[in-house]
Amino acid sequence: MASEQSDFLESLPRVLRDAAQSFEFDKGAAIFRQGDPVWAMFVVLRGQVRLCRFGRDGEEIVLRCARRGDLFGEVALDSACYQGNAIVFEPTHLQAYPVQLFRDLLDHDAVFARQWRMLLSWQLRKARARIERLALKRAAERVRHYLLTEGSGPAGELELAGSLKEFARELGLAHETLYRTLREMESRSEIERVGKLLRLGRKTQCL
Amino acid sequence: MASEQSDFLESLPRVLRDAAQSFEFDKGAAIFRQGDPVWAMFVVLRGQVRLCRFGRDGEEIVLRCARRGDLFGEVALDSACYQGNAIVFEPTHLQAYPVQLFRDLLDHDAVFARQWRMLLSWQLRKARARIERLALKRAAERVRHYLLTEGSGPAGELELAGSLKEFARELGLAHETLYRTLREMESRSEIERVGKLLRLGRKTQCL
DNA sequence: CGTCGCATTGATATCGCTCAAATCCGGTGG
DNA sequence: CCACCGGATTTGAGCGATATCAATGCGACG
Repeated sequence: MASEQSDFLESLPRVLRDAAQSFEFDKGAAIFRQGDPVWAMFVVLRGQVRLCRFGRDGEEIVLRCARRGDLFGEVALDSACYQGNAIVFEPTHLQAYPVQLFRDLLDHDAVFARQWRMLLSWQLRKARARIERLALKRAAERVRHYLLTEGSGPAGELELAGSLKEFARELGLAHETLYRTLREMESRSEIERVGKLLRLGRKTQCL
Repeated sequence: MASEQSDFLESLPRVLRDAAQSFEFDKGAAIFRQGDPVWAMFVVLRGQVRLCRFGRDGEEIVLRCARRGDLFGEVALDSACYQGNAIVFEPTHLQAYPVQLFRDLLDHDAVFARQWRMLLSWQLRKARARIERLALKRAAERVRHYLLTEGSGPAGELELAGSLKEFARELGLAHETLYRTLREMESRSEIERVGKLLRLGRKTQCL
């Protein structure tokens, strides 16, 4: 997916690769739940996993959506228990890396430790960008912000990874609102849409 | 402030403490701006610094508010440039730690590196909790979530650090809305207010 | 072919934002 | 000591953007 993350995963030490266990999960399965003891970090090879919490009324609050190439469970590295739920959203193949091995490596392998650090910084930046986005009040502003921060190139080009419904959740909007907003933005030439490709129009302004 | 952070700051290696420079800033000063080359990490000794970005219309989007005991600039450790603006909100005394020294230490001091890692994880968890909060639609839900995640004890007790106006910004609400919401929650016995102290009422439910 | 989930559109309700104004409070200077 | 000022706090009124509910079409898949 993103460069920092794939760089990290491609250069995993051999000892970690060798210790990885492979798993298959069906839709709806819980890889871990809030409060479960931490035993592994995971990398998605195929499928989709939602890191989420559940509100009082049982509504799902998606904190993150891990797809092919994504690592998850990383915030729990130095914790005893997982802080959220990992729910399989479509049939998923993933690899589990024992957490103890991770901890040992981090204490003894300086290069690996450095890469891990950069990964965390990168995720922190992404999380803060999302906070910044959710603080915007208008739906169109959120879309524009997303394209500018997550899109590639000066025109903020972006190939949507999933459905518009998922995109709406990422933006903190009702999916109906996103449909309407995209339509209006397109009619105002603020964006262009070609299938799953989104791009900013001529008005590519700062921030 | 929070335990993980103060733990970290109290156990800073001597070589870092010795290299720290002290600064005083007046309200409105920019400690660094988006795009400035990274030269230091900062710790607030007194005052308040807002980590923010500016929207198209010049409106301030507060990403974080650093007060006494808080570290900031940390996400830029492995970057060439700062990612946002650090604006002094009230007269501030702070200490600057040269970034190169930080980087050297992280590569050679395993204990320090471990503490740094835990600090980043902790901040990542906090950032994601805030995302979760901003994804809630109702103002009262955001307040409740804040008390449950940031407050202490099972009753979610919380001493507000700043003004209600600042609290409103943290929650992504207009301050008027927050005033009204708090009043209604109090009248419904969902919370109790004693000056700057907030506490959940009897209905202390999960999440 | 039937079902399921996504995409889309319409109608309506609602919550939070905006604008406006009054009060309070702490600090500051005369 | 008092007048004044800026900022926080509060409350009111009205509006508007988004959520919600509802219905339909469409494509994938078994």
